[in-house]
Amino acid sequence: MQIAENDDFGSEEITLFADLILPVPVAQLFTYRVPRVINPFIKNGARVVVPFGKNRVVTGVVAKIHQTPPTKYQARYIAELLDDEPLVTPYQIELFHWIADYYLCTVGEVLNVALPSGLKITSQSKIQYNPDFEYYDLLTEEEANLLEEIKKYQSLTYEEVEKRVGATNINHIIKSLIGKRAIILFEEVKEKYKPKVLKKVKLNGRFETRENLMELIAQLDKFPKQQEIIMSYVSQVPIQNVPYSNRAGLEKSFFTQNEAFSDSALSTLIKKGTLEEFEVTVSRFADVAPDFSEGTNIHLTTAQQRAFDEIITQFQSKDTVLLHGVTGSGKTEVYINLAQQVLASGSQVLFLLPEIALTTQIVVRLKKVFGDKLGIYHSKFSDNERVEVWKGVVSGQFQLVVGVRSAIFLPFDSLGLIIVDEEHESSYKQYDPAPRYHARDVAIVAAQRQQAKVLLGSATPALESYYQALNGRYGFVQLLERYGKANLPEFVLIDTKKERKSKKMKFEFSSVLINELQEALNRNEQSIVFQNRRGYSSYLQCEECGWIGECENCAVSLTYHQKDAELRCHYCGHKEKVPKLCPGCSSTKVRTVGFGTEKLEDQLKIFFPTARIARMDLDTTRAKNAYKEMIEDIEQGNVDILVGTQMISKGLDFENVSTVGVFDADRMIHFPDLRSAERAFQLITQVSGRAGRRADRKGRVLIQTGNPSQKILQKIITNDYIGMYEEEIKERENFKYPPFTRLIKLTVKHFDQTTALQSAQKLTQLLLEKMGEDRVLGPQPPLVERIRNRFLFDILIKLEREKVNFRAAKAFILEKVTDILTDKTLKGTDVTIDVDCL
DNA sequence: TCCTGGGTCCAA
DNA sequence: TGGACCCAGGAT
Repeated sequence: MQIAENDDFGSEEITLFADLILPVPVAQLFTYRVPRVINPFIKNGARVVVPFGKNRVVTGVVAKIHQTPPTKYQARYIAELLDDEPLVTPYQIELFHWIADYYLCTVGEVLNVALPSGLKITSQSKIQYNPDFEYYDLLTEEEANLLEEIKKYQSLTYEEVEKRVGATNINHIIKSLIGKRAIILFEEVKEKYKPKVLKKVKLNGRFETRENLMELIAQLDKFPKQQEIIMSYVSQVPIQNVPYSNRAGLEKSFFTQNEAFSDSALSTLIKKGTLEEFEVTVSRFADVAPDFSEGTNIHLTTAQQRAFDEIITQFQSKDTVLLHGVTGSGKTEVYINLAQQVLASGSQVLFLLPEIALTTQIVVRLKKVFGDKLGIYHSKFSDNERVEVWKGVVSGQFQLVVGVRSAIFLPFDSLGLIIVDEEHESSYKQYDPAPRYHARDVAIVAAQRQQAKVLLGSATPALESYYQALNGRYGFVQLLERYGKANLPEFVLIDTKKERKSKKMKFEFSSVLINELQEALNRNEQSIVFQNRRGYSSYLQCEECGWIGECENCAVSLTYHQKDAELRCHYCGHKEKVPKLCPGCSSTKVRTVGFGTEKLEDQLKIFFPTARIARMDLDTTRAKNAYKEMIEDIEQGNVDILVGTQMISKGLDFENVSTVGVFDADRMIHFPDLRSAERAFQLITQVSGRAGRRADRKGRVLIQTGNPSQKILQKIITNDYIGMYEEEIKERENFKYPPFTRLIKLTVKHFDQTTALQSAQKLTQLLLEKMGEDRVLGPQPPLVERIRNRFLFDILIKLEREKVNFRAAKAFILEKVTDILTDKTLKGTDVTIDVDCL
């Protein structure tokens, strides 16, 4: 830290205070006094270390610096400043506050999801020997013994102390040692981020001249192993022709990982100084090199160009534009051109995608165009990788970031454009830990604050977005022509009831579908089979007594996974072995009911024994690169039939896929949820979009259903988005659902069912007093009424957009929820608040 | 009498 | 959230 002389801050005299965000779930900032020596250096967004409570030390982020001393208490001093440059930008602090405020959570919680854990401000207590301690006479024998143990280690947690010493009940000794200042309690605050370093070796500079090098080699005649190493170094590094190349050296692993070289000879050379060892910091993303061979200017078709121009025009009067483009219309090219234009103007671009692993193909294309400027932010990335993207955005290395919903929290300072692709996707909404935010909505707010524009793109927009586009709040651009004149696929509805009657069904497959798959195989084309349920079958049931395998923690049936002969709960992850006999009546007639991807895969292997069949779902893609490898396999034509869950519905682009089979459409349509029809439309349209992406042949989509005359299916097969929209929006209006209202869902949880219900009822009562029966619905048990042993009750609050003051209503709700949480007769009750829960 | 577990409160 | 502090009840 350099001390500025003559800075005009006038720092020496002023007393500053800092309001800090601390990692505690308390909805307030904490004011600390800034020591004068760091006055010139402290900045909003920097991390600091502060004492908190009696014996604790925590890290926090500076949210505000001011000169107003607190009146009700004495501010304590900040202990240490961790960052010279702010880690969090002022823009981010504002955005975090907005999110906390809007979604009813604490800023600390927002910070928790926003920061990669390598930068996070955690607080895990550790104890450490106090090196300044000298009053040994004050210690009891017990204390002295324990202190000796603790001295041996750098630092220990409470549990570690117990383990090392092999005794329990030592907390009181630790406590008294702390009291006597023999040991100190501290929170781990050091940065966990480790840059990736590469160990390299280079030849001592002396040998860069030809004569010296020859002489060295001659000298090593007596040490053939060492000579061999030098010779291969010279052959790898063209030191004689390009002397400069020696500076870059050669990776040490080149020698250590090749058995032909002797490790001891290498270390001797290093010890003698003939070779010098050094380390370089490398980016974890260095392996994907930019490829300009295709040129950066992607040529747009006439239709794409028109959409592009319209978007630019609309941006002049609107901050948000919705691009409605059918599947395969080439929205990506439009995005890329827009991004290039924004980047050229010097602004940053954020490109949001749902679950990025699912769209590696897009990432590869972006990487080709944008090269090193592109940062990738993804949930499967390690923490260090995320910290690198974070720092890359701060340093300006990444002008463009493609990422999942949490990428919205990155420290941009001059955003020009946010693209939200597949904006209708539900994975943009975070459900479980707070903040329960929607990345698309946060993107719109974030853009406003940076004077940036937002482009929402989808083949099947969310009803809310389409509504805003029609009523003029958003700009609206359509791209209704497939890229390269490819046709939209042809749809066939297969009546499974009829087929079953005439005994044409083979297991879950209709004869029509089997024939089409066979024909596709004959033509050497690829097929996709879609079933939005993983595992082997839905559940196990006993034919004799009706027993069904259920989770012991949640109110759901267990899914049968044949591969591991296991029953698994898809809610809490509970696993158990498949029982040999029915646990209810010891009968052997336990059968599987329903079907998932695993079962379809098995059946396909029976129908088409020679076909190459692959399955893509959560179970087969857990490993970091499994997804990527599978995609490459399909691209190279090593797969004939791909079975998968919704994972295969998004953004994949395989030219050779001609046939798509859709199973269980009825379950999607009749799922008891307000959005089921909209979701079914979106999902089936998205999957069908995988078919027939070539101009020279038409794809076929076969949908198996028990009732082909359902309205929504007709809309799907005629690709009638607008028809679907009109139907659904009418319902929304009738029943007062978004976009005509805003919904807030309160979930009341308790281990005891009666108390859960009591709490929920009491909360409902409190809310009804002011809000009225039209606005408060419930309490009712949700679809899955018990999760991880806790009973749930939902209360749904509907607020009209015009009539209700949203802020005031939320404040009221928060107040009543707090009443319940602090009610002593309802101990153990937990309530979560989900704003805009749909 | 000491120890432990549970509950409550509070942090600047 | 974590920890300090207090109280009650069990082990010693």
